[in-house]
Amino acid sequence: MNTEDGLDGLDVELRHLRGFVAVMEERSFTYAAHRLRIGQPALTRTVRALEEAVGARLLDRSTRRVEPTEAGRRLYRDLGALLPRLGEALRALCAKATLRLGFTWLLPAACSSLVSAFEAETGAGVRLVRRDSALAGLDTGEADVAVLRGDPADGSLRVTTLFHEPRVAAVSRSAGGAAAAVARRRVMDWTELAGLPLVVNTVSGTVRPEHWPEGHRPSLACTSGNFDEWLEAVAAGHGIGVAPESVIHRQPHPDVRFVRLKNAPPEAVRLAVPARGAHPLAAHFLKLADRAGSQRR
Amino acid sequence: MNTEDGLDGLDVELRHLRGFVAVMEERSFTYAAHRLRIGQPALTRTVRALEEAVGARLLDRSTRRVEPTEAGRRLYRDLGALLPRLGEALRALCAKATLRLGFTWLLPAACSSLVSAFEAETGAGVRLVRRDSALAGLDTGEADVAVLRGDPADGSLRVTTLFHEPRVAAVSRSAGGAAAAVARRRVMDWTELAGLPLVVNTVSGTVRPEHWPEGHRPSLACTSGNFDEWLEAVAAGHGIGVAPESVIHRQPHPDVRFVRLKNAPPEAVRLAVPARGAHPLAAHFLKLADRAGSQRR
DNA sequence: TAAAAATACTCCATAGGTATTTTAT
DNA sequence: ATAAAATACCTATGGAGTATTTTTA
Repeated sequence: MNTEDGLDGLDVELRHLRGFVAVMEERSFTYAAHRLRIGQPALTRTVRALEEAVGARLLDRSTRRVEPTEAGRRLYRDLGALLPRLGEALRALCAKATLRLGFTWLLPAACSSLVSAFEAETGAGVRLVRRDSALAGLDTGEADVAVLRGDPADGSLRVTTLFHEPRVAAVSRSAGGAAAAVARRRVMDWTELAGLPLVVNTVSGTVRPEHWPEGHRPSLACTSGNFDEWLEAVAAGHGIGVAPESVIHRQPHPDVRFVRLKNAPPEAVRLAVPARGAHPLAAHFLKLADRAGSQRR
Repeated sequence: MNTEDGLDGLDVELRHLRGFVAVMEERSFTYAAHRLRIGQPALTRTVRALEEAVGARLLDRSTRRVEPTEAGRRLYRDLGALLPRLGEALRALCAKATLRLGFTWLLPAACSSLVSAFEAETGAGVRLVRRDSALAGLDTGEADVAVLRGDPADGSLRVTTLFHEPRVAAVSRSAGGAAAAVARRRVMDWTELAGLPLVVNTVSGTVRPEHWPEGHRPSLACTSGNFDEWLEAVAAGHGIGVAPESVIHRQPHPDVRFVRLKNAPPEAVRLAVPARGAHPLAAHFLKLADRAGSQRR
């Protein structure tokens, strides 16, 4: 068990080395400080701290010129080989850093700008993964962050709410029976769905008969396991669907009409990350989302 | 002009890397923290900060086991090659770090313990250099710190006082004339030297006729350029000398008697370093001396 | 005298400590 | 049930900023 890495007692940090290197290359504390985006006094102190830690003068300086001592030249030479390699090792990790953003359907439009802002800020990449499961792959480890609709009701998640979205009903244009009447409406009330046949997406859907008050519920027409099945079931006239309104523009279907729903409880759209063991960039992503969200308000 | 060392945007410091390496090797945050002499929570945060900076999870951890991810293994492998070399480069400087302690004569006994304490604390070496000049080689760059007696009166020095030492008169046992009377005394008053012939060390000495009040001064018998000349001049009976009392034990001479001097102004013994461009360890040396000094009181 | 490094001070960010909670076996 | 990692909260060190002084070519 290697218990020594050779730099134990030394109060040296990369900031010291980077400061020293900058002065060596600029031959000036003022310019080097500028390059490092710190003040000249701070850099003076940093270099002095390095010299004290190392016990040797590295730079001979007057107000007119800065010149390396022999020790300074040696150190610079050594660092010239080491720091770039250290940078490579770290950047290699950054480069392949990828955050997988899970979703089930209807990835909100706001996400694209969020994703590009995140990529710009961190240099990491974002991969969008659709998984037809309640947690959009978060639980299986296929996603690091997930866009979830409705209430996850899973304690092992850290969640932030993006926004709430109104709901619409979806009906087949060629529907028969009670549904046929719905297909002719432009707007209807949430309560009017009572007794009508409902197509339920049991995996990634957010609406079930239980969401209506006892005795005034739609009936369960049929179930589906993902968004596409759900849409086709509605189109085929197996029943009425309920979905967030963005479906109108994102997933139009020639056989399906959408009807605005008044008084429908809005659907929450949330970002979730595992409460534990999350991807290191996940927290960053949530924070960014929160900032963007609060700016809107 | 190399303006990139490859680790610019990264908020990574050696403390992060050292923390990560420790956990990799101990396979435990608790033990690794112990090894680093910090608390476990601090280490947890340090590793997480590294993961966030780098954008990748490095260690998969549960309460029972800590295991590196693929990225963690790669980073550890890379660091295994780099950190030791970095340590070497820095230690190479420390190893040859040497502080030159200048003195003119009668290096105080307290200095030996000070020197060894300093060497133990810093790992640097101390070389003692005697130079027969007023600043004991400080001015010529032959010494980094100097033990000075009396008042340097040189504004370009940073000075700390070690202690004050009583003075004694030195007389040849075979002196003739007025001096012969002195040679028989065990103690005499500072003022009694008025009119007597004085041997003056003009380079590193601290006593001259001017130190007595006008009209009550010793006469200038002869001058010398260093301690040994001064002592031999006294031994030869060329005149009376005045010196700090430690000369009695440190430099006895068969032909010289020492006579205690009452009411003599004590001689200051000081450490001095150049006010500017001092050796990086010099400040440390002075601080140590001050601490040792204040403990005595 | 002008340009640059070195001080003096002030402030705040953050590394680290202690106490506690959570979690996995 | 237990041991270990994670969180919460607090404190204090020291890194950095602004203003000023000192120095040398």
